[in-house]
Amino acid sequence: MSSPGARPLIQPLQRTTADANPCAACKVRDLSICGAIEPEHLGKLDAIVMHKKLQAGETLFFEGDRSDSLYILTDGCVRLSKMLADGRRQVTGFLFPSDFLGLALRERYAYSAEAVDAVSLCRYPKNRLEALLDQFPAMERRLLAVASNELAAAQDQMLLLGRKTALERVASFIFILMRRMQLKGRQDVVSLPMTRTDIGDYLGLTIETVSRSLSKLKRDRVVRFLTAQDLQVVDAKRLAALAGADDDWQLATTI
Amino acid sequence: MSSPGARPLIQPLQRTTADANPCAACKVRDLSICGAIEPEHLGKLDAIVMHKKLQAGETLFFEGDRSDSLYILTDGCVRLSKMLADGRRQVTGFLFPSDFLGLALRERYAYSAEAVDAVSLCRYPKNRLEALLDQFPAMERRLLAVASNELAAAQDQMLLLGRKTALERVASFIFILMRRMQLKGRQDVVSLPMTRTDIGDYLGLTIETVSRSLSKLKRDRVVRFLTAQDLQVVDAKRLAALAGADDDWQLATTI
DNA sequence: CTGCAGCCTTGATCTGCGTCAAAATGCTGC
DNA sequence: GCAGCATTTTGACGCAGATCAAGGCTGCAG
Repeated sequence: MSSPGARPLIQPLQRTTADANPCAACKVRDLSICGAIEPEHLGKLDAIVMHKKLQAGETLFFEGDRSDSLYILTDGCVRLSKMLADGRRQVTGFLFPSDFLGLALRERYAYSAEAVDAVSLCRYPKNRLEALLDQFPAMERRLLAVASNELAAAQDQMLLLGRKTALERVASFIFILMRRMQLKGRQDVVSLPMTRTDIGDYLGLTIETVSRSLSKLKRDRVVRFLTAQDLQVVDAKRLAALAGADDDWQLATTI
Repeated sequence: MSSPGARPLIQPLQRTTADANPCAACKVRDLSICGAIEPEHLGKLDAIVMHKKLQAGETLFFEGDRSDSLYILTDGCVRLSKMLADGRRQVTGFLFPSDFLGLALRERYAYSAEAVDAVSLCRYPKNRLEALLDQFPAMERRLLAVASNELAAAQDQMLLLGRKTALERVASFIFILMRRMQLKGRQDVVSLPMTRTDIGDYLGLTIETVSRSLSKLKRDRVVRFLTAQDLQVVDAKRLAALAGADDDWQLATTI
């Protein structure tokens, strides 16, 4: 289903004049947990960070690997997934820039992480980051807030998987992506960097059902396809209704 | 589907000689986040705790209620659930003694919490507990660990809801309960205090399908019913295989 | 340009689980 | 004990979505 790909090597941080203090210049800092650290202390983060790049399809880590690192995604899209012994796969989430990854303060990763497209990450050794957490309680509090939000999102996903119809699931998926894009400025254009197989494995459907549902949304003029990977939401209200979204979904949400 | 029930009043802590320092005597303390506080500081927890009891069917809080409290379950079983506008319900979890509840450091609860049977809880006002977290970083670290475990459990549940068959879902459910009971001594007897409707809404199935799957497990001599609510696991190995559990499921897990 | 290889879409058919219905079982109060 | 009610189990049938099977589209190599 998914190609394992070679395990890439860590690329050590390249220190040049352009990025002598890269964290300070980072475009996702305010959105992510690093935002909890005051600018004058960012050097301590820089000191332990390593940068890593993956090509589409490459694996960051496998389910069951010993978890020794935490990551922040700075560019691209990452797919998290779990597998059953016979190959059935569940994608448990898609990550986008500013998302946090590896928040298992556990022994091993509970899921695999793979690059959907070209991906850049900041990598922090777990033990050294934990030492920083002791120094910066605000960062730990932020981490708890992130975990809390992820837990709420996981519960939404359970509702989707347990009780929504195929059309509602696909509508919910587009709706969630739309809201994420809105947070970053884009109004109504949603890009789907992942394949239909990925979407199906995320929504508990087959690719055929995903495709048919997308076609129905297109026929009903809820969305419009620009390319197979990019679509425009034409009728956001109807999309929200299909997704079973709360009434106050228009209110901006923050991390 | 579920009866809302009257919102019970908070019962103020009764200070008697028998429980002058109840937290110290609490039977779930070691299992829960309170275990992170040294005995000599337990008084500070006692100072802000309120005890609460609910009868079967009563509601602790509703999805969307302003979240001003955190709870630790000391006795009984609590059901967490989310609803769609038309009444479809997803049970997102069942809680048992020592479980933590309300770990939304968010504005509002993302789910409703109802008593499955007679329930006792410790209630902590959110702002006062947060003040304690500042004093006891170990407690905050423990909270993060709890959140991390819940996140992993949520991902397991996504795999179940998205990719497992009805029989596998029911087997997984019994298997998970069995492991929880094992942590507390019981070997192979599992009690199901919740109704078939609750189980169905947890597993994304109807009560009829739950019942049929249980009957099949019984026919195949995987489990044996003592009463409709209590069953004995006869063939744990086959149960684990059906549940799609990892090979190392026999290893004890701790909080 | 042409040919090939991956995806994606669409159609036809099948099936696991939902729905509808009714009987069995258990629980409570008398 | 027995009546009355709620819950669970079992059976018959239907349907949403899976499976099986063609095409169609897009991008890349030559």
